[in-house]
Amino acid sequence: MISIVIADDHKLFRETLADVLNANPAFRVIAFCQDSEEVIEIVKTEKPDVVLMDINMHPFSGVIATEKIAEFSGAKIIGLSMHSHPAYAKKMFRAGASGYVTKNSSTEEIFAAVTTVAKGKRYICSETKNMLSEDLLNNPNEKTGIGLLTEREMEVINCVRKGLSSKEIAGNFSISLKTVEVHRHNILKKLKLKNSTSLVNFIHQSGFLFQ
Amino acid sequence: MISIVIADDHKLFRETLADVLNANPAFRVIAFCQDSEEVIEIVKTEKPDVVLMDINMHPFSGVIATEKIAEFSGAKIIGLSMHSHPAYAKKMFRAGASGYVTKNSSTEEIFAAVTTVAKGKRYICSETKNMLSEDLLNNPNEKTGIGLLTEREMEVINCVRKGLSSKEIAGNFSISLKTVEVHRHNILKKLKLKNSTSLVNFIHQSGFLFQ
DNA sequence: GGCTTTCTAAGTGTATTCCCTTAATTTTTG
DNA sequence: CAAAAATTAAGGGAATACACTTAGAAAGCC
Repeated sequence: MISIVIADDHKLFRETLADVLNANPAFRVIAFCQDSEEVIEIVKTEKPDVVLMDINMHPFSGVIATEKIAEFSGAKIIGLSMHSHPAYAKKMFRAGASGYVTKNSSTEEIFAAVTTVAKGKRYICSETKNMLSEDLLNNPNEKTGIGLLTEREMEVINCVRKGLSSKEIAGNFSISLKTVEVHRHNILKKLKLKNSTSLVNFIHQSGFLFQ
Repeated sequence: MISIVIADDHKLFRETLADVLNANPAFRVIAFCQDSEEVIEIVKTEKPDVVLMDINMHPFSGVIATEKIAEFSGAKIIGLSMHSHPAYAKKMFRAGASGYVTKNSSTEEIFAAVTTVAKGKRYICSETKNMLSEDLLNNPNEKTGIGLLTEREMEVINCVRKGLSSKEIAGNFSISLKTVEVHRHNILKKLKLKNSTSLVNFIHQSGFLFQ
């Protein structure tokens, strides 16, 4: 019997997912979490075998929560995301996750992911696998994409989406206005976008909010 | 026995929700739809009693799909959304929906919503009800918010988020550049935002994408 | 019929973004 | 240690966004 904790900010999703998992005698959902602070406490007290971790959570992302849990716990973490892009899976594995499954997967695939990581192996859902091979086939030499963004660039994006001007961002980080302008220019170039509004649109649609 | 169609772009969500609904002998999920074009065809052929309709869908929103279905079918439609803001519920009811439930509701609330609308009554989830009363208590005279946006302003927002410049938007709608600038200025004023990047961030966080 | 809202448009000025080039310093990686 | 990547910074210029004001025409409402 594999004990499971589900962390997702939408009650209906975590409840229905728990019902479906509990219907299978091999699994038992022992707790829910609705935010990223709660999940860390719950893993400490409940010591589950597997954590199903949504990436988009508050107050900090599932990636950060995964990093923190990996420090003190041996629980296997499976990243859950609305998006299939390999860059997100990469970030989750780097943070210490053992599996990655999109919300576009079937219930069977969730079952397979949970049993696989519980055995100590790693798991990637078929949708993300397909995206990986597509990326390789279409853009073998491509030097663009979310995966190429640096830490500083991500911080800048996070300020831009909140409506801060380049001058305000410069003040925030105590760097020159010109430096911020370079960062913004490089971000647009890497993501092949033409201005900041399409950038904010892109990072929301990609589902990868930093912080 | 109430027959139900589920329309949601995330397979895992619609599958788990269907399993939970089917576990209750009063309901039977007869079909799934993964996009807004499909749901219209399915309602035509399957003639369900109730449609659970996600608002965020492609290629057009659940609001548009609701309008189209209401024209030819007597099926009761329940809006499903990640967000509790009353403005979204209002749009759905205006489009012809009979119920509105957030994805933060419990499974019991979905059950109640389905049985209520099947009887010909209307239903609003408790979370949205609370938001309604909070709005009334906090901002009795407030003249801002998404509900105040006009049709044209929403069209402009949709162009802005895609990265179009004011000049390009003017060309799109065959109106003057100056008119577009006025629209953008009025949008920012109504939503109390200071620039277009925070606008794009806001409309994504609010979960109310037009089109 | 008058009132309100919406959509339209123009003027004028300032602030900000975005493009392009060059380059030094630090950090990371092989 | 050498090479590559990341972060920092500057100058100059074109395009765009944003603030604030005024105002006419059309549609809808009491």
